[in-house]
Amino acid sequence: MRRVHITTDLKKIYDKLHAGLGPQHWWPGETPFEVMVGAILTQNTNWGNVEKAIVNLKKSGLLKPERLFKLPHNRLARLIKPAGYYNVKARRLKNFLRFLIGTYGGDIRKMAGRNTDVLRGELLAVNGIGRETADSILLYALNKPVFVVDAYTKRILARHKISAADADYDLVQQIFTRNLKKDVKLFNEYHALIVRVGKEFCRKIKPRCRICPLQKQR
DNA sequence: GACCAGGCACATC
DNA sequence: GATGTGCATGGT
Repeated sequence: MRRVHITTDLKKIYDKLHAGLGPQHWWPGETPFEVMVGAILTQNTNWGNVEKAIVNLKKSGLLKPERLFKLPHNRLARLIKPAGYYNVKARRLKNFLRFLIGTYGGDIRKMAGRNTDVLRGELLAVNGIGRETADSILLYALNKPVFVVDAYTKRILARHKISAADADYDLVQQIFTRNLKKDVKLFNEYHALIVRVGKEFCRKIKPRCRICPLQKQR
């Protein structure tokens, strides 16, 4: 498929989603730091469960880099328990905090000032932060124009025959970034809409749904 | 009771 | 490089 068609298709999908569902106001989090924590906690986990964990951290007044980092593993694990994988995630949070504090003194504005590609490499070097988590942090916490890919995104492109079903993360990401304007607002909204529609329609109503903007109607 | 959710690292081949 | 597995909760 030629580039111009992909661009057109991607725009069509976006317009349809946006017209049907409206702006999603992502990421649901009050501060960039909260977004970062949420990005790690939501790995393979329902967002509702993550919210419970974040509420626990907030109520304890621990949603700050230094305080969270100082917390003993068992206490941290107990607080984030609702988010599942709590031992793994406690370790991953600590790894991230060690990086944030060690490299940027816990200063997120300082972190945001770093070159995006360099920063992405630094994040990926943290054990427990993979591509989706790194890109979520870059886009939703730091407002960098990075497209976030997830399982839904792959399914959508596959369904529209834009990419193969088993296309890997980097390829899918490139399809978006090379065919759309590198725009933070657009990337933000697009990924959020994909998640929203994936949740609400893709599984429940199948195989054909007239509301579902993901069904290619030609 | 099965299945799923906004992944990731690690072991093994 | 590809494939399989552990990690765990709470909602449907």
